[in-house]
Amino acid sequence: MLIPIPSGPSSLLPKSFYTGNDVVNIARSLVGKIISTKIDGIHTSGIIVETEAYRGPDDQACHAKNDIRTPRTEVMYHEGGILYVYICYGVHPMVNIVTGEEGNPHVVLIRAIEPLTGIETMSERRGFYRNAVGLTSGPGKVATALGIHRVHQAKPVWNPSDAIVQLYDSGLSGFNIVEGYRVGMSKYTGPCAFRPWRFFMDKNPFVSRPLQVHYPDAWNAVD
DNA sequence: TATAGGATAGGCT
DNA sequence: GCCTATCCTATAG
Repeated sequence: MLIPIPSGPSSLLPKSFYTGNDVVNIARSLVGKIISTKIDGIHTSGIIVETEAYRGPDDQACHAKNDIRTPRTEVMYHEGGILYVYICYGVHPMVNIVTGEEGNPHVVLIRAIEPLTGIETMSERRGFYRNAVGLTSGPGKVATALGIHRVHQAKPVWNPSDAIVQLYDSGLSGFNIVEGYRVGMSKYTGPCAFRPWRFFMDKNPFVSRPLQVHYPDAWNAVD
């Protein structure tokens, strides 16, 4: 089940990885990278297999749509390379990586990972689960399994001396990336729901759900 | 296998 | 007051 990672040293992604490109390109290139956490001295990690780009202010699916700048969205406006953690439905934390230069509210949502290390710990954090795939096959699951919560808001992910959250190049290659509509859109999102800003590793069982081919026509219009 | 509903809280109109 | 970048369980087929 596990992806074979090429041996040899894996390299920490530098800060420039997050600031020197557009959020959509970064979301695509994060598929196949490694996200790791060291929380309470325990190391967990996984291969990123699914991401989404959120590109405010001109993206109605983004929390910073129309440049809504509030205490919640403030972190998104920071320089890229830090965490944005958001609680969805009052229950589930979601792991996002801020990208771009300061002032651009751009983030990448980590939607699914394939577990690599610390699987026992991830299982404990998640509680009982029906099968191995259910461990990290969704954004809320990913945050819980990795132990990321709102206390980690604005944490840098590129700092060699801060191992709380880090992203690495895996050296993994030979996989295909599928792109499609983002998950969880509604008619209130408007035309932005149809931007192909979701990326996932083809045929990977940890991807949260099948490719969304189209949304109902009703979503094109808001009442 | 597919679908429906509840949990749960904070942000925004 | 309504919506939300979700997850889990129960129930029906």
